[in-house]
Amino acid sequence: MKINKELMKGSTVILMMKQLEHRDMYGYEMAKRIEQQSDGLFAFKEGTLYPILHMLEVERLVEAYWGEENGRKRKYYKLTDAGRRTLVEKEREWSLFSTTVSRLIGEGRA
Amino acid sequence: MKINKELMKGSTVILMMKQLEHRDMYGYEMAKRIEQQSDGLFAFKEGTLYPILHMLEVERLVEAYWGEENGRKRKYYKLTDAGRRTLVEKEREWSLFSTTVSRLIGEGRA
DNA sequence: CATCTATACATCGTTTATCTATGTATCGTA
DNA sequence: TACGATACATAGATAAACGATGTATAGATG
Repeated sequence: MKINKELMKGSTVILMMKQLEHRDMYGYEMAKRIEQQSDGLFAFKEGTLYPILHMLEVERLVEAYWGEENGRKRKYYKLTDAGRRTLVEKEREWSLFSTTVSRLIGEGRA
Repeated sequence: MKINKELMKGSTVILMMKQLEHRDMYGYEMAKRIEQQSDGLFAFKEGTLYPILHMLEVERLVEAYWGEENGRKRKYYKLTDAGRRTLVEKEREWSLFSTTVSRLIGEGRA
């Protein structure tokens, strides 16, 4: 089943930030991991991925630094303290939102 | 807590169609009921509400008819058979989407 | 009686998240 | 050597929801 792309809006940022919770990653890696973890359900395009990372950097929620592995330049991202606080808030927001929608949908089944 | 409006995108249509599952309603009524059922969390503006209803009508997922109560004209909406099939599909879609996001967010907590 | 709020419909223009398309460049493989 | 995967980036298109605005009636409040 394919998910309506409009549903994805608003959850993309939290999914990406969550990837950075335990270790630094580069953009392409984050996208591939989300794709794997979701069994191919969520697949971000580059046109979505990189602008979000740049925006998070401008907002000081992540910091970027260049690394090199196997002769390949990679731009690693790291959550800032502000980023971690924002992530916690966004998780609470997601939880409230999803349980509320599920409840409203469930209520109809009376 | 206020919900990021971007999260709402994509779930608005299903919430509105769900209201029509058990009885016909007029637009304003649907919006107010959703607001009450969500404890004020979801509040649709008219600029959101009516264009969606018109779109659903064009797509033959709902049918509209005018009624009058207490000297007040009301436009009632009714789910078509196609609308009911679409609703079932959208419910499955929401379920898959929300459980997947929750799983990915939960996984980070390892 | 005048004014305000809630009800009830509607539409136009704006905002913005994501996508599509395009570009650069390197690595491994067939 | 040609292709696909990796890895970055951005410009323009698309489309959902919003803000603002408009019309009109009912009921409450002063």
